Amino acid sequence: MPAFRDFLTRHKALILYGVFLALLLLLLRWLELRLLVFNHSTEMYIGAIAILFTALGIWLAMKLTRPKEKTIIVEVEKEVYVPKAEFVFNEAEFEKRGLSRRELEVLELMAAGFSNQEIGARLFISLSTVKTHSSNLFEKLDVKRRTQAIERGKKLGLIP
Amino acid sequence: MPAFRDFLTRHKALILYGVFLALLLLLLRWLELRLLVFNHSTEMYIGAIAILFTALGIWLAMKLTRPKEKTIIVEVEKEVYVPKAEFVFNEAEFEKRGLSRRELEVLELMAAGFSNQEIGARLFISLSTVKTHSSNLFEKLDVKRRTQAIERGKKLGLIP
DNA sequence: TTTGGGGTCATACTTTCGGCTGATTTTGGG
DNA sequence: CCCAAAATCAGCCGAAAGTATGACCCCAAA
Repeated sequence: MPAFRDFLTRHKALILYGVFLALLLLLLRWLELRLLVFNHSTEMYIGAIAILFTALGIWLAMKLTRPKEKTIIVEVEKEVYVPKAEFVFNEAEFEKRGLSRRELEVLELMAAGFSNQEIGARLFISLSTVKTHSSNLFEKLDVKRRTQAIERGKKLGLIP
Repeated sequence: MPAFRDFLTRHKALILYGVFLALLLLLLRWLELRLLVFNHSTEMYIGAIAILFTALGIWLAMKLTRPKEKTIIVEVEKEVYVPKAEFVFNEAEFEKRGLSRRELEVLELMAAGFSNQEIGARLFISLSTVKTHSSNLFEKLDVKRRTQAIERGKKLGLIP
């Protein structure tokens, strides 16, 4: 029973079309028995039927074929300027300045925007130690503050 | 002449339908003169016409109804690598962040390694004012300290 | 064994920075 | 002329950064 109802729902349009056609044929048979139609204009009659069923066909097409939505994806390129990722560590300057590995690490994190406390946490050392390395770093780079150290470090190719 | 051609192209389906109908009517008139059709099965004949024109209607519907088009615009970021030496000021980001000219000036001098006092001297303003601009700058760049501001500023293309 | 380099840590102190509050003046657009 | 935004300035205070001093540890080379 549910299967039959499902069938009805699905093919509603087709069933309606069949019923309509059957009714029309019955009407036609009735008129034929009356002998009214064929005494006048056959072309007009046929033409009316043709147009009527064309309209039916159009209606049927609308029902059967869901108009597919065509999705057009337009990609618009937005240019984003990115500095070249070609950082080449300047080993020569590193040697020349006599920086230690630890000092370079501190400089890198400094440039990344971390506070001394945060640097300590990341390198698993105390704030005291960060300050010591920092102080030594400034001396070797001949600067007075971290912003200068960062600027000098980038210029010398020690940090990206 | 071009307008007529345009008309033909646009209403191609409708014109075809009209021609087809006219031809059918002519055929029917010819058969009527032969008195062949009405001696057999009228219902079969009418039924055939009905189905034929239904098919025509369906075809017409397919032609007349254009499938809806939905346009989606997708912005694709295209990374353009520029040599490091070619700093391109990111005007868009500047506008977006709502920085003021003065704030940008302070950021530039910050990145160059100057202290607030020194920045004040260079811009002919007081230490107080530098601090104010600095504070506003941090807010707009969503950072907590100058090293972060510098880092963010470089990333966003606000400073070289 | 001694020496030098690098790393770690603490403490005390000074300087600079950053947040907050409030006020006034200047500038540019409607 | 009016108004909002930008710029300027001051004062106070705690946080963070920077300086100076000293101590201890480890390791390799002389």
